[in-house]
Amino acid sequence: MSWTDERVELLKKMWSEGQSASQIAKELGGVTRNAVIGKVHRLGLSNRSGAAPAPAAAKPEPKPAPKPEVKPAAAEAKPAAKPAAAKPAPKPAETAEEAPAERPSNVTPIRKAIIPAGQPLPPQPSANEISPEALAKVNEIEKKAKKLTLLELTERTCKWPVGDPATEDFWFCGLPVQQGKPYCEAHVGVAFQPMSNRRDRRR
DNA sequence: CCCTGATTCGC
DNA sequence: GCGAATCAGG
Repeated sequence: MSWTDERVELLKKMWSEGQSASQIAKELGGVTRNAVIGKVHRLGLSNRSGAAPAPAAAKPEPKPAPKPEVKPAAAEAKPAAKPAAAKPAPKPAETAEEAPAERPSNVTPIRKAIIPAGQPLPPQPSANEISPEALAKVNEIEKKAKKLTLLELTERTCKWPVGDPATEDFWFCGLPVQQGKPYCEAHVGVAFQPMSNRRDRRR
């Protein structure tokens, strides 16, 4: 495939619309996102200022942030300045990587209204203190949840259970998971709590 | 380990 | 000019 006028135009259009390089490549066909990006640069429109920065409906990575773009023009202002130091420091402390144990699939449906013993319910924030912010987020996204069944879960679907396993009203969130984690962003927010103020832990 | 764009460099 | 490989970031 080559960059015909038509293809270039479509590229320009989609790029200015804020479509990602991979999306454009998919649409064009016969090219990779690398090819698209390369072309974009050669066309000199890497700075998405074609026209309308119309935020596409499904644009996961809005990038409206201004881009100062320091040019190497007057870079000799500070002769003795430190050149690099780009790595301030990673996060002070990675929060505890402890997920609520995944619930086995063999949930035995007892009578409804009876909670199966030994089956930790979906981490209900009842007693625990979770940021109301995160909770609101969860309530919000649970409306959009895919409501998957156990069998529909994949490595990339949020495995957060919703509802009572003993009833029909039970499903898994199913939204795209956050990288690594077993849950979507919202559920990660309530799942990975830095361990509440449990004072001592003798053993 | 899914994605994003940016850059390099042999072709 | 092209784009795979690679880099840097979320």
